[in-house]
Amino acid sequence: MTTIHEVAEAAGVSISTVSYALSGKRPISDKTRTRIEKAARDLGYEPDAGARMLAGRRTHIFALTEPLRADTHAPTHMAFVLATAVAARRRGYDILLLTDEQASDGMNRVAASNLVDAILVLDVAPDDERAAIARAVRTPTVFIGIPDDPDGLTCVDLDFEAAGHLAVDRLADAGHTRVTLLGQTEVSYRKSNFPRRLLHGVQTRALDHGIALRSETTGASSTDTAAVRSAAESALARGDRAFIVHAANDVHETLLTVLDEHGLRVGTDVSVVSAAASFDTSTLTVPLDTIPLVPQQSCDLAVDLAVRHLEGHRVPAQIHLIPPEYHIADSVSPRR
Amino acid sequence: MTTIHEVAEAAGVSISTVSYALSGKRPISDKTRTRIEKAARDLGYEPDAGARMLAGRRTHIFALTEPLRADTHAPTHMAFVLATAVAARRRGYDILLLTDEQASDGMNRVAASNLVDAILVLDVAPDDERAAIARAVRTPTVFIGIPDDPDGLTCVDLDFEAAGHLAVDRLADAGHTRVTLLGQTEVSYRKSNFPRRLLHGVQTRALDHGIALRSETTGASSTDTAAVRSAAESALARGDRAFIVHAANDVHETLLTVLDEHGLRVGTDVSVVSAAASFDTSTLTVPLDTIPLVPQQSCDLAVDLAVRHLEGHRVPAQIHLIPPEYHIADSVSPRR
DNA sequence: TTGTAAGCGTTATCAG
DNA sequence: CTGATAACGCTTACAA
Repeated sequence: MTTIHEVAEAAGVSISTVSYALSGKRPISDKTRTRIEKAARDLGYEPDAGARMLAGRRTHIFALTEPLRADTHAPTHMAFVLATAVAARRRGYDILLLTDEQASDGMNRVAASNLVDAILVLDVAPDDERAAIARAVRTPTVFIGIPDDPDGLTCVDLDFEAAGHLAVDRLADAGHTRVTLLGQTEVSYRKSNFPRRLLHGVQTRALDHGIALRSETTGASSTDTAAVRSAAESALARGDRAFIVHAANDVHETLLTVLDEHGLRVGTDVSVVSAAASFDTSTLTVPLDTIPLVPQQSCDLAVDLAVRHLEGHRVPAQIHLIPPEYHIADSVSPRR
Repeated sequence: MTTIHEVAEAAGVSISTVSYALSGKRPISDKTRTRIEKAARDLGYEPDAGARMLAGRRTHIFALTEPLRADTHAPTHMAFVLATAVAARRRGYDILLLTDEQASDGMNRVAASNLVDAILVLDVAPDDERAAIARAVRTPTVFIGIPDDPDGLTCVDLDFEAAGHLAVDRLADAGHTRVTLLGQTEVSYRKSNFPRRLLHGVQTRALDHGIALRSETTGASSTDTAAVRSAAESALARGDRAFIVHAANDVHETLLTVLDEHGLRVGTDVSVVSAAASFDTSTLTVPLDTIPLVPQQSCDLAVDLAVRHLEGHRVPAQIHLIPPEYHIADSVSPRR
């Protein structure tokens, strides 16, 4: 194992010079620095993690708590984990995983043992118990998602309410007066927060526009095609020709299938907007207007806030909402 | 921050006594031990991670490398990650995530910096570049999955070949002479190893039994229902009444739908065996005979091997295959 | 059964 | 611009 001493000796300098040269925390003459860097590279030197933690009081590790519940949508979840890992790594941090049981105990443990520099919270529930823990520990914590009581917490999330507004506005512009919202699964509206926020945004804006809104939750299981079909069928039966879809890939496909069966062409006879989808809607049978949920945006911001906090900048304990973007794919019928 | 010194003072003993009492690495009289434990609990003491690493030369962290490719089946993957995390935690280890790009560089980095005690490798590809790295670093490494050249590596996996045998044997016993294997996606057979192993097991055993085997890959996308339908339809058309399914949830459902449409009752008119499914097949429309792939088994064993290695026991660098189990649900027609 | 003390490999604070 | 050197908090021989 190569130590800083060996690098120092090889470069003919003291260990402190090596440390400073490599961390850049104080000016080192160009020629000695390059000499040190060469020695370090040649010897394959990598600072010992434990020693660095102890002396530097910085671990370069972030904890990521994720209570993998049975009802979490795996692909979306994976996208968030990946985005977080990439963002963290880019700033020089590794990700330590804290799952379910450990989510709460784990937070306390890693905080008490100084195992991590900051904690990132994923898959936030309305009554999330991790909120209380975040307030108690002194390890900086950033929520990706928003609990019911975000008081004193630093939170990051897409502005789902604004996303709802955008979707309704667009449909209203196109002259629609009747809209169906094809939402998330039943359980999501209880166990999560964001579906409600989108729903609320849609509702208030529908009211503003005098739009008749009907919102349907998709069945218990995500593979429950029948529930989606019947929701779509009855929407069409009552004359709705505008849909906002806030659901997984397959729900979109099922809706498009039903519309096709009825001989309705998307963008002409009927309008469809996909709201807060975390998958690529351009691969759907019919490309849809989309207000995407980009995990990378939330995760980048969350990591950035954590890093800024660690660098001593003031990070307000408040909700940081990411403004939604509307991507056009001509799936909304022009004003009639 | 509570240190070991404060605990020692509170308990009226020396710090080494505290250390030994808490680690159990040498006998401490009952009354002083309980006194120490109480003090530690009262003060909320948790050993400093960095100090522990440095002094003990053990980090209590395992790295988990997972090259989250676009074609990885998210739910299955999540099950493996969760199972690994739980198994590791139970042995006192945390999981550090190493994703894609970092998979290779990350392995070298965490090994060189002594950030982890061992490395667990997930989602193993046939020509996995992590095999070479595992051989090079001195950090013990366990593969969950098997690369083409497992020489010198410690690997753990379900015995997919034996699973193939079991499935065919059962169908042969029931008197079937024509079998269709509904396999994984096209790409899986190139990017992964296990589908081929199951296929091979099925093929050799079919040959032994004189069974006419037809194997079909399911379409490129996992949502490609059409491909599954047509595969099932043509199997029925050529008279096959026995199916082995090695695929995701929805492929099973599609097959069952097609069989139902043809008025064929599973377990009577037609036989279906699910092989190496990592989801709960009991929630399918029709429960199926299943040879399950239990992530927990592989992950428990992998963690166990890593821990044993760290404890100084000899761990053979070889393939550790987990024998498959056959779960009956009466979806195979009795001998005719 | 318990205490003493020597590291572990960095970082950061002094000097120079 | 560079060098000594004192922490950092714990583990673990070595003593008692």
